[in-house]
Amino acid sequence: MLREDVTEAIRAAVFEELASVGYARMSIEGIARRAGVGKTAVYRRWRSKLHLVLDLVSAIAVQGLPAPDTGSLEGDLRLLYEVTSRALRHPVASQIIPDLQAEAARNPEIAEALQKALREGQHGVASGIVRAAVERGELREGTDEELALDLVSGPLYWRSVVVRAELDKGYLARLATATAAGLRAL
Amino acid sequence: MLREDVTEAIRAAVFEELASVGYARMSIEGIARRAGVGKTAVYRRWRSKLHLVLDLVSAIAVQGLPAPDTGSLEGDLRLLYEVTSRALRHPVASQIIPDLQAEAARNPEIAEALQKALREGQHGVASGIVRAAVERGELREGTDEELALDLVSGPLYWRSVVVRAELDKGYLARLATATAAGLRAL
DNA sequence: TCACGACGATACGGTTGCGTTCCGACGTGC
DNA sequence: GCACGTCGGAACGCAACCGTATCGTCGTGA
Repeated sequence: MLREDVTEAIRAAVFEELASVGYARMSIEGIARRAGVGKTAVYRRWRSKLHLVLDLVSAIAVQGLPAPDTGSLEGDLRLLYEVTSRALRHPVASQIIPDLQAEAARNPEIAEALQKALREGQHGVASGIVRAAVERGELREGTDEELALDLVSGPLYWRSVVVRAELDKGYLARLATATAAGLRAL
Repeated sequence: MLREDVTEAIRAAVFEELASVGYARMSIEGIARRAGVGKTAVYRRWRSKLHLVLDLVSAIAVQGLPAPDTGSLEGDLRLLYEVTSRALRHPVASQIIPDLQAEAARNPEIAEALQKALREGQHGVASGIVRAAVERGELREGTDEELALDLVSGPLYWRSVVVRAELDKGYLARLATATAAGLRAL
């Protein structure tokens, strides 16, 4: 029987390695070293670096996010942005996400795992918000959902991850207002 | 005197290596191999992989983009999106950009170079569009420019680079319409 | 014509990680 | 109290690069 505490130490080490050196530079030896564990323990659980990471990403994907339901489009967006921006503020997340995202451009398996996580996370929640707004009559019946999701998720990602500028007080509220206005124009 | 054709071959090889294996995995040996050149030729020009990449990124940053001026906010956005999406469609760009972006989270020098390229590229153009719209009276006087830039650039980046979904006919036009509406709400 | 310098090629010792194998120690279940 | 399987640690041969040095070749400018 594999020891669970060892497994957990390895998982934690992978996250740390992923954040500090990235997927490409990450090595099994480095993971074992950081976890205070023999290489054997790692190989006994996962066949390779790829399997290890895919496993972790899938595990996260399963979690899913809570769906906001404030009764208004703008309120829902505001809540979604609060949660998302808090998650993206964690250094671990903000380092790992773009790293894996870049890696996905080269590795179809990672791409698929990330897509799944995205679909069950951000994408799913945003989709729920938009549909609720349509049912409520806040958005038109024929609203282009794909475009709507891009309008909802794009700006915050751009600012947090690409531009990496800080979000001053009130930014999220104004973003929610502007986004809701854009959605109503669809 | 360093031979210019050799220099150019190295530059091209770097782009290809960057696209196919990424910054982290890229090696001087690999670059020289791909360029059909001795390692000596590379080291004679650049001290390291980092200097090489910084040099290339700066070179791109200098170029700058042409500023659209169609006379209307929506028209300008439309044109900007056409140009941007065409650029992002190139596999080389769509592989290299997220890769360097991820690397920037770890390396301040790369981050700075990318920020500069961003400022003189996408950011600058978008900024010009927004300001022109304000002068024209299409947008309010006190428009929050930072937020405006996120609204302009975020959605297309999200869709092209993160979600990696294709842009069907008419998408860019609808995106421009929705974005203009969002901006007017600021 | 001659000297200089960049060229590609090759080799150097050193480092790192690969994936595997063997070890003795420990702990748990029977 | 015994057997089994996991544990960390160490070593294996192999491969890739590092950055440097040293070749003989070739093209160009003085």
